[in-house]
Amino acid sequence: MLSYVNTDPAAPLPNMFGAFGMTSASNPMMTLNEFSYKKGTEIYGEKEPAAYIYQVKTGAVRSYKLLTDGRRQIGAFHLAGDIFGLENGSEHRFTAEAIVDTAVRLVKRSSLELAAQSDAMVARNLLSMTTNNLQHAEDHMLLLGRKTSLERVVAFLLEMDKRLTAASVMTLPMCRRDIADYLGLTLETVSRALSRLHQLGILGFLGNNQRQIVILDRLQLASLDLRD
Amino acid sequence: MLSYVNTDPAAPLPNMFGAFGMTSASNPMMTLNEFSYKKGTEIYGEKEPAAYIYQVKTGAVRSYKLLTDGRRQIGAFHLAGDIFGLENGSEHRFTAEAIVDTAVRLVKRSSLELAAQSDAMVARNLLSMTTNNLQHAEDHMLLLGRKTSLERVVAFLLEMDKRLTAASVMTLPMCRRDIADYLGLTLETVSRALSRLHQLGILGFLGNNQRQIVILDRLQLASLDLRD
DNA sequence: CGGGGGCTTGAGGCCACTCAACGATAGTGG
DNA sequence: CCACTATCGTTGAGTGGCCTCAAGCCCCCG
Repeated sequence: MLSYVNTDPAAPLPNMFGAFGMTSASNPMMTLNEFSYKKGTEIYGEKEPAAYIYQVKTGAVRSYKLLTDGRRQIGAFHLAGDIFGLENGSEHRFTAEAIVDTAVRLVKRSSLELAAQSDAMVARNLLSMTTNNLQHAEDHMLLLGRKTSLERVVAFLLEMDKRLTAASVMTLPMCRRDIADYLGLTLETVSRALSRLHQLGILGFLGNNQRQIVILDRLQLASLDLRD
Repeated sequence: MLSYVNTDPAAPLPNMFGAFGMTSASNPMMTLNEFSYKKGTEIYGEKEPAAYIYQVKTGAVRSYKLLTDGRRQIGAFHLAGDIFGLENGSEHRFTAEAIVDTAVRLVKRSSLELAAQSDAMVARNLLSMTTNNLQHAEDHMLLLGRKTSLERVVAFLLEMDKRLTAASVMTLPMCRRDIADYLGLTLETVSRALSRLHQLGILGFLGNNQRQIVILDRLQLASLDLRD
C-alpha cells in the first residue's frame, strides 16, 4: 500500500529545500524522503499529529474537513509542486487524500522548525507560504459565501487552468464530486454548469473524456468571473 | 480569531509589543500610535498599500470583500485586543471598517518586519498569528460551504459568546446585515434563525435590545453546532 | 458480456432569497 | 412636546436556485 521510493528522477520540480530557501549542503541533517500513495488512500487524517510536511511530486491531493453526518468541504487541491501539511499547531486541520496515484516528498516538521529558528530566510519563506494559503482561503470564503453556482464553476476552471494547463488542454485529476465539495455545491449542479458552458461554446471536451477540458473562449469565461 | 480576548475589563489590553513578543525597551524605535474611527468609517481599503498593522483598543471592526455588483462577504470581525491588517504582500486584501466608534493602536509595518528579521521570537509570533487567521478561515469555509442557516447562526453565537461575553450576556456590536454577510446569508434568514432559537428557549434578549443576547441553554445550543 | 463507476439529464421539492409591510427606537428640528 | 425621518429588526407571502431522487448513457475492466 505504502511503497518507499528511492529513485531520484530527472525532476524538473523545485524541491522543498529550494522552496524554503535552503541548500541541502547547509542542512546535512535534513533528509528528503519520498512516498507513494495509491488513488483514494489517506495521507494523513484530521487531528493526527503533524509529523511531516509534504510536497506533491506527481499526482494530486485533496484536503478536506468532514461534518459528523458526512458533509464534506474540500479546502484545497494540491497539484505537482505544491507544499501541504504545513501546520503551526501540532495537529493537522484537514484530512489529506491522494486523488490519483501520487508521489510526495516529505520532510520532518521538527527539522524545518529547527532550521527556521536559526535561518531567517527559512522563517520568512514559511510565513510567505502560510500567507499564500491564507489568501487562497480568503478568496474561497467569498466564493462560498456569495457566488452563484455558475460563478463558482467558472472560478474553478480559471484556477485550474492557471495551475495545471499544459498546452491548451487541462486534464482534471478530480471527479465531479470533488469539484462539488470544493465549491460547496452538488455534483449535479457542477455538471449542469459545465454543460451550460459547453453549450455556450465557452469550453469543449477532448474526445469523450469529460475531464479533459479545453477553454475555447477565455475572454467570455473571464467575463463570468466576478472580481472583488 | 486572534486570541487576545480581554477577559478582565479592568485589566489593560496586552499591547502589540507584547503580542509580538517584544518589550518596548528592546525596540526604542518603534512607536505605538493611536487613532479613533467613527462608526461606519473606513480604516483601510482593499488593495491599498498596507503601511500599518492595527490592534483594536475599544470598539469593533469588520473586514470584508466586495463583488462588483455589491455582494459582500465579511471575512472576520475584530474585537477588543484583536490584531488585524497583517498582510504579507504589500497590499491589504480586505476593506476594514469600524462597526461602532473604535479606537486602535497602530504600528508601522516596516518596523515590525525589521524586528522580525533580527528577532526569531517576533518572527515566530508573526507566523503564529497568521496561522490563527488561516485556521479561522478554514473553519469558516466549512461553514459557508456546507452548513445550514440554523447551523451557521448557532456557530456564530458560540463564536461571539466565547470572544466577547462579559458575565452571561453578550452585546453584539454588529447589525443583522453584518452577521448575514459574515455567514453567507440574508439578514432576514439570520433574523428568522434567531427567532427560532428564541422560541425554543435556547436564547433570550435583554429587554428590548435585540443585540443583547443571553444564552439560556448552552447545552442545547452546542448540540446544534456540528463539529468536524 | 456483465458490472460498476463516473457523468449527464430530467422532474419535483425545499430551503433560503426576494419583496413587502409593519413595529420599535433614536435622532432632529419645529 | 410632537411630528418627521431614518435605521434596525421582525414577520409573512411567494419565488427561485440549488438539492434530491431517479433514470439512463458511456466507458473501462473484470
